[in-house]
Amino acid sequence: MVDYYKTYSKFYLALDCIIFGFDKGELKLLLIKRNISPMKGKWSLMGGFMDIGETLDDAAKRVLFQLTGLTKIYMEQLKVFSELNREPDERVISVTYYALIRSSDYNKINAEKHNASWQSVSEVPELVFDHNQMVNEALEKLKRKSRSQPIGLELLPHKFSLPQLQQLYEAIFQQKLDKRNFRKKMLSTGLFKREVTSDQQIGRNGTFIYSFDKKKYNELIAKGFVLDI
Amino acid sequence: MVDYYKTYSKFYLALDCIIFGFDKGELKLLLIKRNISPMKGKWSLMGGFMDIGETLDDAAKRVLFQLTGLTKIYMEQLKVFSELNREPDERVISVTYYALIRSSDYNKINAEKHNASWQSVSEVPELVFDHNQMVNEALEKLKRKSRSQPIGLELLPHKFSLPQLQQLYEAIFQQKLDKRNFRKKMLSTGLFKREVTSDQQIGRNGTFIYSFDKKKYNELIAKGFVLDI
DNA sequence: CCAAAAGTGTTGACCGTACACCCATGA
DNA sequence: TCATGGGTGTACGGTCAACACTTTTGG
Repeated sequence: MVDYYKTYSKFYLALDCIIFGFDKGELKLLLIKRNISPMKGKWSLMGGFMDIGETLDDAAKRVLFQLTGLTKIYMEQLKVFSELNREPDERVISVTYYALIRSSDYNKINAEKHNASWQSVSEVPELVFDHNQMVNEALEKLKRKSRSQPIGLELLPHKFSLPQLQQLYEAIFQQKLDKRNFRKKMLSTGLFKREVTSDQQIGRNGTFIYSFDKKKYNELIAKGFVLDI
Repeated sequence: MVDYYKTYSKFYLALDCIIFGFDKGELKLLLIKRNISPMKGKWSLMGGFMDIGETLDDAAKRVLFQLTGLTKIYMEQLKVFSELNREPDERVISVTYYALIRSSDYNKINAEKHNASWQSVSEVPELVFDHNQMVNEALEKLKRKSRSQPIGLELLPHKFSLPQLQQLYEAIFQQKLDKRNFRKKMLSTGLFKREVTSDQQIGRNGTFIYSFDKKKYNELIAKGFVLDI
C-alpha cells in the first residue's frame, strides 16, 4: 500500500512571509538582508524551510517568530510559487504567507540581529528570486480583503484615532478619502467605541480615541452582515 | 552552496481539483470513485502527484486533462492543505485548484472510464481525507469571486440566455434574484451583446440569446471599472 | 499669531429594491 | 386551455459623494 507513493517525487517546501506594518501614515514591509547563500547580501523576504512534523501554518508562525519574537500575529496563506527556476541552485516550492503587525509591537522586534528593516511599500527595493512578485500579490490581496473586512485594524494599536484609521485606509487603497464621509461611514457601523481616556500619546489634545468592538463585529457577521468599507 | 539545502526535508506534493459545472439550473461537482488504494471505492476529488519538471499550474492542468480530456479550462489555485495526518499512510501536502467547466463541454468527458460523475453541490457525498473541506473552501471562493468578477460565465456556453445567467447566479449565491432588477443590472454594464440567431437550442422561441463581450470587459477593467454583481 | 490638524451636517444624484402584467409556447 | 416561462418599467427610499467653517494647539 505505502509503496504506492514511492513512484512520486519529493520537493523542498519553503515559507516566505510578507510582513506588513503601518507607521507614520505609511504602509511598510519588514525586509531582511540575507546573511546566507545564495544571494547573500541581497534584500529578501523573511523565509525558512518546512520541517517534518509541522503544518504550513505552524512553519509560517515559526519563521515569523524567529524574526520578530512575536506570537499571536494575524497571518494568512497567500499563494504557492512553483516556477522551475525560482531559486537558482535547487528546485524549491515556496508557500507565501502575509502577516500584519501592529506598530505598537515594533519596538519588540530585534531588527538589527537579523539585518531587518521596515521599508515603505511605495519604494520596495529589488528583492531576491520572485519575492517582488510575492509582495505585489500580497498588496493586491490586502487591498481586496480590506474592502470587505476590517483586517486593516490588525495594523493599528488597539486604541486609535479616526484620523489614524483614515490614514491607514488611504495607505492601503492609495487614495485620499473624504474626512467627513469616512467618519460617518465608520461610526455608522456602531463597531467603534469612543474611549474615555486621558492618554495623550495618540494625536494632540482634543483627538478622540476609539477601539474596535470585535465581539459586536462577530455577532453582526453571524447575522449575515457585510462590512463593505 | 547547494549543500545548504540538504539539511531540509522533502515532501510529496499532491494536486486536488475541485471541478465545477452548471447544468439544468444546478451547480455541480465532478467527483470520482477512487480505483486505487488507499480509500479505494470512496468518493474523491480528482487528484494526482506533482512531477519534477512541471509547475503546480502545469500539474493541475495535467490532472484535469487526464480526467476530462479538456484543455484551456479556467483554473485557479485555491489553498494548500498540510495537516499532519490528512492522508493516513504518508505525509502528503496537497495544493488545491478549482476548475470551471462549461456544460457544453460535458459530452466530451469520458466520465465512465474514470468512474466519474457530476453531483449536485447541494448533496455532496462524504469524500476521502479532507476533500469535503476543500469543496467548502472552493464554494466560498467561487461565491466571493463571483460577486466582483464575471467568472461564473466560465460555467456557461459562449451563447446563453439571461434566464440561464440568472439561474447560474442563483445557484452560486443560493438565493432567488428579482428578474427585472437582474436584467437591468446585467444589461446596464453594456457587456452583453444580444445575438441575432435562429438557434432554437437555447430555451424556447422568443428567448433572446447573448454573448459576453470579453474584449470590452478587459478595456473597462483597465480603466478601473469594477463589476460588482 | 499663524499653520496644521480635528471636529462637525446638509443636499443632490444615483443606485438598489420592490413590485404586476402580457404574451408565446408546449403540454 | 392552462400552466410555464420570458419579456418589460416605474417609483420610492437609502446610500454615496461633494462640499466649508470653527476650534484647538504647538511652533
